[in-house]
Amino acid sequence: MTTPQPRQEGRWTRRKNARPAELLAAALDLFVDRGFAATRLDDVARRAGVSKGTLYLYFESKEELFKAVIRGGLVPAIERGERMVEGHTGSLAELLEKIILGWWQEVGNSQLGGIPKLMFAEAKNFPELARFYYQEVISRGYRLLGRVLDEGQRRGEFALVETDHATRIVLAPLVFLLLWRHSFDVCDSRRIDPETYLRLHMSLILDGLRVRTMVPAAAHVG
Amino acid sequence: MTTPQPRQEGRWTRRKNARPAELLAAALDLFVDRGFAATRLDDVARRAGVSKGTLYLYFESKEELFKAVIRGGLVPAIERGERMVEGHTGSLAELLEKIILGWWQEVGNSQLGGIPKLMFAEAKNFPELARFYYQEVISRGYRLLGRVLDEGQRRGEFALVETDHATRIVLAPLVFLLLWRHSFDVCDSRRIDPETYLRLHMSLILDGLRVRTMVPAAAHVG
Amino acid sequence: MTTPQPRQEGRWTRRKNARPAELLAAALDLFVDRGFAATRLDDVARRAGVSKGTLYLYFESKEELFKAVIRGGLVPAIERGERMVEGHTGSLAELLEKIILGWWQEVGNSQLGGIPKLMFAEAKNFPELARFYYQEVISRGYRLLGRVLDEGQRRGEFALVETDHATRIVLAPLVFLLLWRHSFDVCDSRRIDPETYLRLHMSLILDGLRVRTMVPAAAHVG
Amino acid sequence: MTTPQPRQEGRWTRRKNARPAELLAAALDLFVDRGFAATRLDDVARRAGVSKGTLYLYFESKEELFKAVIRGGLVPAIERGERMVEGHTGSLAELLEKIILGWWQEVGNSQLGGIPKLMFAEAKNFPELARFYYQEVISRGYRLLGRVLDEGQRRGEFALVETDHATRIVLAPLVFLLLWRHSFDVCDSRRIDPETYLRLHMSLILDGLRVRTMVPAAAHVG
DNA sequence: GATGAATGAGCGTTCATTCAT
DNA sequence: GATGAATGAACGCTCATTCAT
Repeated sequence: MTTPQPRQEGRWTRRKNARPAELLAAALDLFVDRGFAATRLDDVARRAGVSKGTLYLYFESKEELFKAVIRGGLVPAIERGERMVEGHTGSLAELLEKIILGWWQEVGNSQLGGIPKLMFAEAKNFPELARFYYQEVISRGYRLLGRVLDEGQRRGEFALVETDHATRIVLAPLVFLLLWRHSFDVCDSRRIDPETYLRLHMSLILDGLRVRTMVPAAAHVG
Repeated sequence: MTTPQPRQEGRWTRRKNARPAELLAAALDLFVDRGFAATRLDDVARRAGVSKGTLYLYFESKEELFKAVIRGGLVPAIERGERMVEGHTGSLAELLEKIILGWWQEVGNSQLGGIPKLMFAEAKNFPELARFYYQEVISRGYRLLGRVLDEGQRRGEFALVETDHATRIVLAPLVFLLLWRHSFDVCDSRRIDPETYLRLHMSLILDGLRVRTMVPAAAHVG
Repeated sequence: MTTPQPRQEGRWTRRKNARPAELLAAALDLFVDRGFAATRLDDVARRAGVSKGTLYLYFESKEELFKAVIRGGLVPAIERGERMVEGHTGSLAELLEKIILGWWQEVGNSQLGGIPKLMFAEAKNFPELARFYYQEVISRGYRLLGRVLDEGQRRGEFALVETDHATRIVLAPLVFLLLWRHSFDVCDSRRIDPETYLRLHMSLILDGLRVRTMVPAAAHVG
Repeated sequence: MTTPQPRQEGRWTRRKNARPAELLAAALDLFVDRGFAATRLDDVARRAGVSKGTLYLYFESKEELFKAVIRGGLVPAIERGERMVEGHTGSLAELLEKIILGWWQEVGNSQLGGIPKLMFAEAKNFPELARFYYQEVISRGYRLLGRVLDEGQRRGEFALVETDHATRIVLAPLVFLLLWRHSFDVCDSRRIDPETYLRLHMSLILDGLRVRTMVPAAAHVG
């Protein structure tokens, strides 16, 4: 205390600034792994290498910590998707594929993939948080996808569909895959292979969307 | 009350016989509203108008209560689906439609529709419950759907697809709809209309599945 | 109710009179096996083949049931011992042996052997019950044994000892054996063989009591 | 308080260091008074002047708290006995006396004396506790005593006896004395005087054990 | 700023006791 | 007399939150 500690002080300062990020990373890990209620702040603190009391220096409560975790999670990924759409040249089917597979690589297959499950699980208990997540992530994702579908219809590449519902149907199997992998996957004897699953989904959905010159073998919609 | 009750059908007896159903109804309400972990047995009891101890006359534990809710709610729905498949005559596309819309009427649009979200949310923290649900509901549901797809392929009505993945893709938008309605639906300015959504899903998926005699207008990504 | 039931009524009456004894037998079994607190009245009732409520027709409370069990258990055995002492002719050492081995046969090795452990365990929590047991069983047992020792000393067969303490020392290994068999016996790799144990006890105690004409090899009490 | 405390030895730190001992003391009091099952952790906490939750900062469970009481109380006494045996020079009869009287001073006559009764009472319902106590206390105590008897026989000071049973007979009156003092002693009009009782026990048992050059006056049951 | 000991409300579960039938 | 459904107080244990240091 009386002697100068040049090295320690340097490290200390760095730690001090890095603290919130470290806490959020630890919290993300545990929230994703166990859910909100089952995550103990003791464990979050231990994983971040601080004491439990320290958490309260940075976050007012467990709920606020949770909110902070969510806020920092998915928005950047959405933004990359938006840039991908804006810069695209080529068929819309190609773009749809790029988006879906890219989303899988960046979000689905990473730590972030646990967040959507978390949000579905807790949305009802944290309405304010749900609203935030809906505005910052969900609605932007749908808007992004909607633009692709709209443009495809405008160009005549896709059949005419009700865009709002179609985007949800396109996304549903992706969301479902995420939820599955963070819930029942361990119980499942016939594990889903994500690559195969996603390719099949794209194949089916593009068949459904694509404009055809000939009617299929059996007419469905009279 | 107006009809005579010849054999000890007093008020007390009627209560006794009605109890389990009352308890299950109260439990379903609260489980769906708050999730498994967050539901207090005290609240379940109070909602059913009994004391907490009474719950334990009928159910061994909270988990058993939950299982009973599943057994009384979703399992019968699955069984009706199985009978529907066995007794069906006609095209498989028709059957698929009947199953999907019937499921929506019976499960999705009722109180029971909250269960799947709950299960996704809690599966990791209650593995015994997840195993139970997987065996009694999920795997049976997929087997049921798989039989329809297999038969469709055998008859040449459907294109050849990998059944295990296809069933999941068929179901994903249904499950997604449920999850949505029990989570972000309240945030959504562009509310999903279930009927429209389901019709679109079926239309797209059947287009994807149906065997075609001519190639579509655009080749599937060179 | 309107028709006469001669056979059933006969059985009923017999049952009715036998009830208290059946309940006490069931309670003894369970109290001895599990102790007072750990015995559930549900189990007592089930073992006796009646409903839980019926217990309360015969006994005011769990404590009263417990007292009734004790009252019926050991007093007759004490009385047999008293008659044995009164009718005895022969050496006092012989009598002491007869009493000890007889007690082992009748009490220690039977169901009743569990009662002393029970009483030691619960005496402090049920002072009134302890007083009852002390007066009806313990003090009579000691008086009985004291008479034997006194007579032995009077006749010059036994060394002069302080009778009150000696009786306790004579009985201690018997009581200890009982307690042991109802507690740690299952943990013990070197099981006590009751016969050997009791013979050794008698041998040692009789050696200690018996009047000697010669001093032992090493003097103990200067 | 009067002496300076150079390094963070504030009141709080002193409390922190003293806590476990305070908790163990409170637990010992209540366990001895009421038994294991009947002791409420709430009461233990209140007696130690802390909240219930605090107990769990120091002890994992009620059983662990109990084990800690044993470890801190009886195990050290056993260890002192073992050192006494190892360091002893002189006759074995002397050693036996020292052990018995020392045990009475340290264990029997203190708060710790209530533990054995408690263990006999609860052994069957808490097998894990019984196993622990048997291994840490009972078997070590018997081994200690067995060594004394064996050595006495080897040296020719004691008669040849079956050691396992003899140790139990030697200890039985000591254990009995403890049980008595914590159960029926309050009912007893002829209170046992521990000193007299123990001296008589030792006298009798040493007479029984000691090798004699002459046969006693009366043959052991003709 | 950081700590971690301490709290206390609350949970799932049990069971002696009651009482309408 | 007999039943067994119902009660409710209590227990062991947990954990988000606080605060003296």
